[in-house]
Amino acid sequence: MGTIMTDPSGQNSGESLLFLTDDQLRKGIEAMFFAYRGFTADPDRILAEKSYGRAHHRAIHFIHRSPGTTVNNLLNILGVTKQSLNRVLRSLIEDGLVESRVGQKDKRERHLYLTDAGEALERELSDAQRSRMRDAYRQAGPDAVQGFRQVLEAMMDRDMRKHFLAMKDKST
Amino acid sequence: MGTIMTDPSGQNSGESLLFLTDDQLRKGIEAMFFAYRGFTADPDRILAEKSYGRAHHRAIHFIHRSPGTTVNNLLNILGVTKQSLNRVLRSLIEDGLVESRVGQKDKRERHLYLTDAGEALERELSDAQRSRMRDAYRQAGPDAVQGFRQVLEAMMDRDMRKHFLAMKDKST
DNA sequence: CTTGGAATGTCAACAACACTGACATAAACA
DNA sequence: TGTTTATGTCAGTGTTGTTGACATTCCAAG
Repeated sequence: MGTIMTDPSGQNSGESLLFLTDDQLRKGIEAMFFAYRGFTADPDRILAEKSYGRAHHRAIHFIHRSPGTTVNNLLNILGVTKQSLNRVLRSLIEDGLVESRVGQKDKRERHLYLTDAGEALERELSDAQRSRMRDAYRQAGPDAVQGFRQVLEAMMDRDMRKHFLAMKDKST
Repeated sequence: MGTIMTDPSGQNSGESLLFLTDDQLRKGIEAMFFAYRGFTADPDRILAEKSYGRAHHRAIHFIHRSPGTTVNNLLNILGVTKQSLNRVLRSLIEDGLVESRVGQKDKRERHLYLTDAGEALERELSDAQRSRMRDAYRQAGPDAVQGFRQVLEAMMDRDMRKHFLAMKDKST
């Protein structure tokens, strides 16, 4: 199951679909696995020093990206339960990295903001992560980067792609 | 140190380095985050039914890829502690998905193999994961796939890239 | 042959992060 | 007024990771 070979004459139906062989796909799968480890390695080291984890990083990242976002919105983006997110947010608020303000229009909502300390940690984390991404982009070049983004976008679930594309996008 | 600037005429090196702006890098970071969720979503659903987790999937995947691999080799690839891996392996062995054979040359080593049941689960998991990967590859096209792989490879840690490239590579 | 170290396995304790289920509160809405 | 929505919290559970300690087996060097 899963071979794309449809041309019994060999020669792979004239046009090259070699990039869709099971072997190529397996390489792609392992590339995702190993690359994701690299992708998280630098922030993980910083977070470990401060006894935070990836969940804190994700919350900080998306609050930074969308200041004033609500808890519910964050839940949708992160795809975890409110109990799980709440544990993380509570510690970030207690530590003075995140501020939670009651909504003006709808007083049930809590709007989340990074404090100065929160912004500082965000910068430290994203500097590390961007640095690795920048090096990878430089090595691969602009055309490769475009392909990288295309494949990743096609790999997302529909809802996640929606969140991804909904980002404020100052360039591109 | 790593600049791709080749055009001394200035002008942002003539060629556009726009793909290295912080905004572009942030997009790449979020693309990795959202795409990885999609990447693991299908196997996760299958694993949840069988009350296994991603750690089991990873072990099964790499034992399938390299039948007869030793525990120590697996530890290096997976980057976890032996205690953590051992817990996973023990359950897989108990459930009859993995077989552990004492080494012939060196009897301290355990060589790991998937049983028929193990191979069956591996196929179920990797079919699901390959299917998503294949769709993404098809949508993006061969050139994009090449860029995708280039960027991912550049993103890995040195050791991980070593493991990645050490794979038996039947095509490309 | 003895000993040191490597490879492996196991026990215990712990922490991060996810889950479910249940319940509480306040505010918006119909 | 009654229902739904947004949020928070408590309790319990499971997976996956960690450290530290200790035992076993066995290769290899002295």
